[in-house]
Amino acid sequence: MAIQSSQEKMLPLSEIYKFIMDRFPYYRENTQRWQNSLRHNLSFNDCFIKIPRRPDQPGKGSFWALHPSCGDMFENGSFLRRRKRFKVMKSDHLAPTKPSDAAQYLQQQAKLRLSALAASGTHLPQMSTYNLGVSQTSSFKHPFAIENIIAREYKMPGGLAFSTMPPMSAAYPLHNQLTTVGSPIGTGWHHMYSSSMIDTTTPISMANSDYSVSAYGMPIKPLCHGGQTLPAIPVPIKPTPAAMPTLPALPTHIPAILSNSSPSLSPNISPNSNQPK
DNA sequence: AGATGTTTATACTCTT
DNA sequence: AAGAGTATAAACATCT
Repeated sequence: MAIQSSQEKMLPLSEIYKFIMDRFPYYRENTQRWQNSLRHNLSFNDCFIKIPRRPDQPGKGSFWALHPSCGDMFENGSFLRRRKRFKVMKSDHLAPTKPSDAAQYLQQQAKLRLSALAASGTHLPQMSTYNLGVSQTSSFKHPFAIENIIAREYKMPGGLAFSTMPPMSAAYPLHNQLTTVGSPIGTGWHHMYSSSMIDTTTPISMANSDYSVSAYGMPIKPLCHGGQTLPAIPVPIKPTPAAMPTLPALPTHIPAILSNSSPSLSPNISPNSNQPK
């Protein structure tokens, strides 16, 4: 999410930290734990590539970006769980496969984007997939799409609000406001941020005209969204085909953590206690 | 020194 | 049940 929301589609580690903490109050605590986890994931997963800083980009650490070929990794716009592990394949010829190639490629593309920006004197529209919800043909966003999830101040249906977020694997705040988000223009993340979220340190452009061009400068399938041009209709991780064109039903399997009895939802969890998952 | 990056390990959830 | 995916911890190396 953080990487895709950035203009150059790559971010240094510190910016990724910042992005997460800005948007998810839960992650303002226990930073050592999840930041270690984040670093682990960036290193371990092939879908993340490291881009060395150029000499004119001083600073600590490298930039992190998404591998150009990771486009099919997530199902229909949901960032909650990957459909499959992204693994760099030799046969994948649609985009650079070696991390070094991909990194170089991204650097070039980032340069191009910035050049275009400078030349036009205008904002290059963000094409980030997750952050807009704008270039959508439908105003509906599935309640379990990440943008909906974080846009609700973590309010539970029964009025139970929690200012924290359960661990990454369990971030499923339940809500029932299916009609309040995601109107096509001027809403999406921007709307949600300005109305619901706490920090808006990184206002996200809602422009959508750049959508047909990928971050890598080619009109290929957008990153990480299963080949769709954004979650036109975000669906559950496990979509029910019949329900897709219309209002999808809630997932048949509501994670157990949604039940009020689950300790995972309690904001009073001791930060240091090892909660059973 | 502290931040960043890599690797290994373990335990858990989810999908097939 | 097995395998994949995820979260976390920890040790260690490298870089700024």
